[in-house]
Amino acid sequence: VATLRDVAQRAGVSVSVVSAVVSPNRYVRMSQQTRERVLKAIAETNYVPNRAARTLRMARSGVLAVVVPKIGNPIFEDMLAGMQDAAEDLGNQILLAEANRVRPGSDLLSSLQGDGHVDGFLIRPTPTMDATVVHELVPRHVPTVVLDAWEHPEPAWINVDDEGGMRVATRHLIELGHERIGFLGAPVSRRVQGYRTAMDEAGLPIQRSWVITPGFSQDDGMSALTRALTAKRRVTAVVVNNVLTALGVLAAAHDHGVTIPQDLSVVALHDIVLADYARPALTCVRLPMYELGHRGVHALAEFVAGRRPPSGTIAEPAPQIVVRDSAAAP
Amino acid sequence: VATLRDVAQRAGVSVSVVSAVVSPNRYVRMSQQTRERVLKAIAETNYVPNRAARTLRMARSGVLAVVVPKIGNPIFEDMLAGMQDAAEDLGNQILLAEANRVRPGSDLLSSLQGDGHVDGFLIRPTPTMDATVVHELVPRHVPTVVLDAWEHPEPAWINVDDEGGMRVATRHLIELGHERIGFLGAPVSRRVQGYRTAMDEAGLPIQRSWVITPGFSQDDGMSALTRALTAKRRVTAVVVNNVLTALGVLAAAHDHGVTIPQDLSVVALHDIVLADYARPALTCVRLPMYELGHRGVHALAEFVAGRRPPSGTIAEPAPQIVVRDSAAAP
DNA sequence: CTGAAAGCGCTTACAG
DNA sequence: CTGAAAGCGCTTACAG
Repeated sequence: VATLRDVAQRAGVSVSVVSAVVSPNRYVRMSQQTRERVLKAIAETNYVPNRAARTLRMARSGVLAVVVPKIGNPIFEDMLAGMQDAAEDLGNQILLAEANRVRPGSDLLSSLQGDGHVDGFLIRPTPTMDATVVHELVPRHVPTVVLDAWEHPEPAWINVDDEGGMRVATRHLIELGHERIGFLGAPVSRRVQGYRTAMDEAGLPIQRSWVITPGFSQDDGMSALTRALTAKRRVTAVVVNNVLTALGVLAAAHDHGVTIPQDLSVVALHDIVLADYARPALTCVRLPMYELGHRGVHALAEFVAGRRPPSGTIAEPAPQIVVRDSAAAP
Repeated sequence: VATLRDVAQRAGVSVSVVSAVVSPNRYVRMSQQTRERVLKAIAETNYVPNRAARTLRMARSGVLAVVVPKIGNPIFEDMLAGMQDAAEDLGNQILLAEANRVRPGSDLLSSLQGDGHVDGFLIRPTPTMDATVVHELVPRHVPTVVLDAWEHPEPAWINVDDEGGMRVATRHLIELGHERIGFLGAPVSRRVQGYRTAMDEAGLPIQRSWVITPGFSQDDGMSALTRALTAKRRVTAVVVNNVLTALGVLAAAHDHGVTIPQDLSVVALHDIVLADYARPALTCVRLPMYELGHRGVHALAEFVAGRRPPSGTIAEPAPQIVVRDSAAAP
């Protein structure tokens, strides 16, 4: 493979000139003629800068580690797309890892951050992970941005407005005429809060038994539904924390002879393609996940560059209801 | 950060000794005492080898690029897990990329393979991609292994037995008593062949109109179903190329008042969690996708090491029917 | 404006 | 068994 030296020789210039030509963020004055000669030599030799050498010299790799709970989770699809697009714009690359492979003390974690292979971490935590991995990273001054986390005494964080999302979901049901509305899903406090706020605003009381909190998986949706339907004051609608749980709810409803939306209206948080293929198709609240990923990468890049990125919740676009068939008037 | 030199000084030995201790695949004789001193110094200094330096020196990065059509596609979930596990065993790392971001001439592709950032490529092609990207890689002698490809004049390939899978799917329906069985989905030749073989073996004729080939997405499943049900000699069952298409079929059936499995039995290729949450739950054929990913990484590692990995179709475990509720006796 | 040289942190013959 | 030294391919002061 061709090296800088080869190109320089061929172009009849010194390596510094070639380096200046191929380094994106370096402005060096040189004659137009010289630059063209170099460009020509680069094309002829098929030269590509050796990244390892550059990384070694500059102590920066251009690789950003992204840690998510589960790579295949459709909820992250848009977020990952936003990250990829942003990384591409910035000339960075994304190294994708699953949280369960990034345990404290794991090879991946220590090797990644210890050896300069990645410049920083973009972490979408899981409940089991933020307390461990994130807190291991922070004191070591590894640039880290936490996404959509439940708590954030962290260096930098960017959130999606899931409180607002739940509020929108609940309000949609209220506008449809529902009064006994339940909350189904993991009790992420911001999300429960959004539900409560919407109920309060409408002057609707909440029964204790209406807040049903199984977990995040689809299995949980199944068993949770039974409880919702046998509560003292039976709910006529539920907002579901997570669209995957909602898929489980649909299956459970089918198995128990509960017809949606006639017997029970359902609105889920997060909009994914699959919601459209469920029957009934799921009414969802769309959160700006693409923007979350996009802004996350930009924030991390700021951090890596030595600046202090602003933390915050994404206001634009606001959570938006996507009306399909799983919610109707009571 | 501590360097090899720091550790050597602290342990009172030369850098070569420390290097020998931290290099996994190098056996050097040294006194037990020396080794322990080095280990102690490593622990005290929190030393981690600098990967960029090692990569530069050894001209090998330990990073394997994996290219898939869509990262979020649940069909690849097991495959990616197999890759991660294998990579972890081998001390390699996976750089995951989507096919549509690895266009010919793209930064990603050329930079990845030109600059030694990755040691090789593991590609699960899409119909639009194998003809371009793969053929760009091969002549450049970049170690490349192609997974589950439809055609493979490639350097090394590993397939899953999808022909056998479709045969198993079709046979299941035949054993249930079906005689008019259709094929629904993209006309991947090996898969159509599996269907034909099973029908032939049972002495069942195939009508031309029974082989319905829309495409890979769920949308296509929708429109395809209509055709299947209005064919001259109406089918009583279909094998579906792809479980995602089958999800579309389920939705379409629901919308058209077709009851599954009473009016139409469905068996899909590939088993994913979602199949269990559909209603009716989808009967599927499970293919060894985990093994595909696992063997793929091992083959690529062989290639990188200068050996010639054997190509072939994975025989163990064989495609296996996972019986759920979408297929019944006619 | 251009060139010669140091040095990033490793691995690996090679000499002792 | 252990140490001194070259060199992987870059970037970047520094001198001309």
